[in-house]
Amino acid sequence: MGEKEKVIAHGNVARQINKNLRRERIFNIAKSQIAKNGLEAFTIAELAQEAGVSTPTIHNLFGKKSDIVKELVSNLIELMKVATVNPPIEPIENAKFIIDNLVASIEQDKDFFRAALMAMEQLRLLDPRIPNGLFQRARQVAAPRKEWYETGLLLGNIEPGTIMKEVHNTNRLARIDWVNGYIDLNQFRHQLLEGVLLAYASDASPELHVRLIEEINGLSKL
Amino acid sequence: MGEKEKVIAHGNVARQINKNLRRERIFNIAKSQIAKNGLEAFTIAELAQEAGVSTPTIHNLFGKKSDIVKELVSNLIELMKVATVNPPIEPIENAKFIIDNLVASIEQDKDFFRAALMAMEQLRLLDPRIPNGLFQRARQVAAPRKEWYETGLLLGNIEPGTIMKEVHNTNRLARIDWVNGYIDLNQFRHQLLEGVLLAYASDASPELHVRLIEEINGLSKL
DNA sequence: AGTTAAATTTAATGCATAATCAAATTTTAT
DNA sequence: ATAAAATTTGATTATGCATTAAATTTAACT
Repeated sequence: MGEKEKVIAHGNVARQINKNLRRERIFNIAKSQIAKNGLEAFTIAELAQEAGVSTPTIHNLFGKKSDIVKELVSNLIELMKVATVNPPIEPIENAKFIIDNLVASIEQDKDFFRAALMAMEQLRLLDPRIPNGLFQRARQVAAPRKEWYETGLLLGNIEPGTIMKEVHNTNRLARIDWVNGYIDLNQFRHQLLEGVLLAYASDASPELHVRLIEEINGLSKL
Repeated sequence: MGEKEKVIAHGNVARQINKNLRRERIFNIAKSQIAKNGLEAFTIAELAQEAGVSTPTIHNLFGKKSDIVKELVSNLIELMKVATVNPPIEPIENAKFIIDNLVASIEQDKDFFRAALMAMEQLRLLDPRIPNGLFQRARQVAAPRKEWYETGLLLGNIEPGTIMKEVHNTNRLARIDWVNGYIDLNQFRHQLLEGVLLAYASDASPELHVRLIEEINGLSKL
C-alpha cells in the first residue's frame, strides 16, 4: 500500500533512517485516529489497516498499545519543557501574548495535542492535586505578576493566589472543552482570554478595570 | 449468598415487590461500582459477583448494559425537574443558598450523582453546546439577577451574559473535578462559591465589592 | 402439600481485540 | 551476486467481555 519512504544511503544507517520514517508516518496516523475518535475507540487493528500494514508490524515498531499512549505523553512533556519567551509586562497584553502563543503552538499540530492531552487525562496525569512539574508551569500561565501589584494595577484586595487559581481553572476548562471537541481553537482562545481578563477585573484598579471592560466587551462582539 | 429481601404478602403482587427490591439492591451496587472505578471499568460480571448473583440475572433485571447507563441518566434528569425553592435575593446569600442546596442534595446520594454524571458525560449529554432542557436550567444556577442591576449592586459594565457564562463555567469545572474524584464535596462547595463570587466581583458596585472581598478572603482561610 | 408460573443458574455462544511466533520477504554488506 | 541480518507477514493464540438458550430451582396459589 502507501508509498514506502526511501533514502539514498548505504550501510546500516539507512535501515534505521527508513525505520524511523515508517515509524513516524504511522505515529502520525495514530495521533489523528486518537484525536478524531478518542483513546477508547483507538485499536491496533484499525491503526494497522489505515497505515496499510499488518498488526504485528505495529507491535514491532511500538510495542504494546499502552506504549503508544506513553510515548504521546512523554512527547508532550518534552515539548512543555521548552522555555517560554518573556512576555510583555502590561496585563492585557501579557494575557493576549501568552494565550496567542499557546494557541499558535497547538495550531501547529492539533492532532498531537489533542491525542496527548487525552492520554494524559486517561493516565490521570492531569489531576490538579498532583503537583508534577507540569502543573507548576501551567499554574504560571497568565498568572498575575508581582509588578502589577507594585504599580497598583491590581489592588491586592483579593489574595494573588486566589486570582492565580481562577486563571488556572479557566485554563483547565478551556483545555477540557477543546480536547473533547466542544469548542474549536478560536473559541478556546476566546473563552480563555475572557476568563483571565474577568479574573483580573475582580481586583483591578479603576484605571485597569476600564480597559479590561472595554476588552472583555469587545470580545463578545466577535 | 446475600440475604434475600422478603415481604409478607400473598398473590403475584409479592413477586413484583420482591423483584423490585432485588433490583434496587443491585442497582445500588452498580452505582457504587461506577462511582468508584468509572464507567469504563464497570462490567456486568463484576456487578453480578458483588451482588452474589449470576450474570444472566443482571440481564433479566436490567436488559443490556447500556440500559443501566440510560436508567441512571433518566433518573438524574427526573430529579433535576423538581422545582427549586426561591432563594434569597441578596447576591452573596443567594449564591450560598443555591450552592449549599446543591451540595446538600448531592450529599444524600453521592454514588448516584457521580455515576449518573459520568453516564451523562459518556453519552455526551453534558456537551455545553447542546442546549437541552438541562442546561437551560443549569445556566440559571447562581446567574446574576435583574434586581441586582436595577438596585445597582452590579454595574452592568460587563454584559450580564458574560457573567452568567463565567458562573456556568465555574459550575462545570467544579462538577468535573468532583466527578473525577479530584476534590471532595467540601472543596467542591469552596471552589464553586469562590468562582461565583469572583465573577460577581468583576462587575460589582464598590459597596458590594467590599463585601465580596471579605467573603472571598474568608474562604481562603478555611 | 401439590401444581404451575416465574426467576435464577449453568453452560454455551459470539465477538472484538491484544499479543505472539514461525516462516517468508526484503534489505544491507561483502 | 550472494550470504547474513533485519523486518514484515499470515496465521494463531489468548483474553475479556456481553449475550442467549436450555435446565433447574424457587416461590405463589389452591
